[in-house]
Amino acid sequence: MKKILIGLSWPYANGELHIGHVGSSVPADVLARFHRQCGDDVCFVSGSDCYGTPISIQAQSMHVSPVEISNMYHEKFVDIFKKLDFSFENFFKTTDERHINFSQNFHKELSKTNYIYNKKTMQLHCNNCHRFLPDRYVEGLCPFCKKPAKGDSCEYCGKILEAENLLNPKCKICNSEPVLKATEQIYLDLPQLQLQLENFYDKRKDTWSQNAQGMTNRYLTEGLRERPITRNLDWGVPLFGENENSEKRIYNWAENVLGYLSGCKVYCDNNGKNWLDFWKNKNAKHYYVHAKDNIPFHTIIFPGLLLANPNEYHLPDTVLSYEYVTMEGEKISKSKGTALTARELLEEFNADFVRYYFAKNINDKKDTNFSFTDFVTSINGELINNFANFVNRTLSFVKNKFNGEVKVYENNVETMELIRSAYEKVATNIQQGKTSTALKNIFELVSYANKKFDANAPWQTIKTDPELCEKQCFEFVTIILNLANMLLPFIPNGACKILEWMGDIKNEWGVKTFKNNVKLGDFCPLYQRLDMENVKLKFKNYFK
RNA sequence: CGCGGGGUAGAGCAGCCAGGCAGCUCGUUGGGCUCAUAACCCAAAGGUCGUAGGUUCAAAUCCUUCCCCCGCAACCA
Repeated sequence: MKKILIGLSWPYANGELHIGHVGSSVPADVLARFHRQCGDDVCFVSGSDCYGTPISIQAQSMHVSPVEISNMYHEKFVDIFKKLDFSFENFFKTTDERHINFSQNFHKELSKTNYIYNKKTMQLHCNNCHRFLPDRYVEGLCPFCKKPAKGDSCEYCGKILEAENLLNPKCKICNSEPVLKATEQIYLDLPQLQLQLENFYDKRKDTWSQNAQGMTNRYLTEGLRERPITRNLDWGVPLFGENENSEKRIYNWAENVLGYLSGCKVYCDNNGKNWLDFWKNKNAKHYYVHAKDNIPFHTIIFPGLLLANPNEYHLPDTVLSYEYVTMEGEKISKSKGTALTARELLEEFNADFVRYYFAKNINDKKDTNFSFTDFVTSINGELINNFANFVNRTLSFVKNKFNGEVKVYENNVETMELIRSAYEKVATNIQQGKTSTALKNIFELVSYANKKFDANAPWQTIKTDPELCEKQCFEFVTIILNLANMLLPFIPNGACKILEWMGDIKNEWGVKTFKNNVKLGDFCPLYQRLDMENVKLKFKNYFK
């Protein structure tokens, strides 16, 4: 039994989850369910990232406290992940007292090392809003092309900018002119960790997705830069010790990733387990799953924090970074009205459909384009016509001709070998985050089954040779048993139903055979087909 | 010349790292079957693999040019 930690990146609690979040998250739950089926001790952990300027500003404009805003979105996240059949050991939040304590302790330990130092910097401050401004909250004119630009970069000439160099800088919140003010921050000495991180990268990169390798390699090649781990914020994890009451907070990125540890610890504490079996165990395996924008945080900064901390915690093993989801060809954007939320999708569709669609399409090479036409044809054509209909045609046949009972026969060698090799391929692909290829492996078996059903024509053999017909049926129900078992990580709802109909509730990964005569329970068509016109009507706002 | 990824049949994609008959799913057309949710099976049509050049007996694949799309650019989290 292996200790498996699966860390899904923490969604930021200032907006609803959209299809992009869902797309890059589904493979994490597939992994978690797969490893549990293998008998491993799994800790699947994520949570709501609750701190930072955007939440603080949103709270101000809505005249509520930041904790209310973040709690509201946290509740929404919990609800959506439940509807998606996600199987977290712990879905936590960074405002939890136990996370705050853990992060403070972690940084207290860090502060005793020589990877940490104080440094004075100048930062733009808005005297009207009484806060230091993140670069993206400063707007002005680009010093190079004189066109409107934000503090981090100019979208016209493409130059990277320093916020303090903008002409006519304005605070994005109140439109008054910010001033440069001296401040002191605590820095993490990433350049000093460069060699250790290169070593870490070389050792582990082969199990990472391609985009994670490429981007990390680039950061390392360019040379790492120091990064501040504190900010002057009113909304964040307070510092520890003598700095506890200062206006500084632990900067968001130096604290939210520690949620993988704090969230795991809380789960273990609540379940009589030792969290260090996950975090100080060379044989443990850690997966991190997220969208591509999270790559440097999981391949440079988080491992950097872990290396700098004297506890020698387990470093990330497999990093799975997925490309973005676009909506009918356009970038997901609230202002463009292309931010289809997970809630909207799950109000209309079975969670299995959503999980299937994204597991089938998300990848590490290029953006996945979500379109309703594609969604409907993919669900109807593949999941229902091929798979669900094979189940239904077989079970209906057995029910009508054999009263729902089939004797045990010797297993067909060729078929069993195909099933065995499918398990092997699917397992490999799931562990590499290639859910799309894994599903392809499974559906090759579905296609084999449908072909064989036609070739055998049991509706003929039932008349000419009932014994042979029953033998054929036994083979088909055996295939279904294994298909359902293999699909359990992907479409837990439907797969679970099928296993129940077949009287099998043990969810072990690997070839399954019937030991006793098969007695089918009551069953029905697994899913209802989707109606394109109906979908068009329901989601007409998303059609151009 | 900032960095990375992508451009393959009407649509969505695999193949490229390791050169060897251009493939898969959906759609279209024709046929078959009647167990099944208008589902399933067989067959056919449909592509100068973004562009231009190079290496090679052989290039979607390796090298170079240019064009187009997307992402990143460390203070979005």
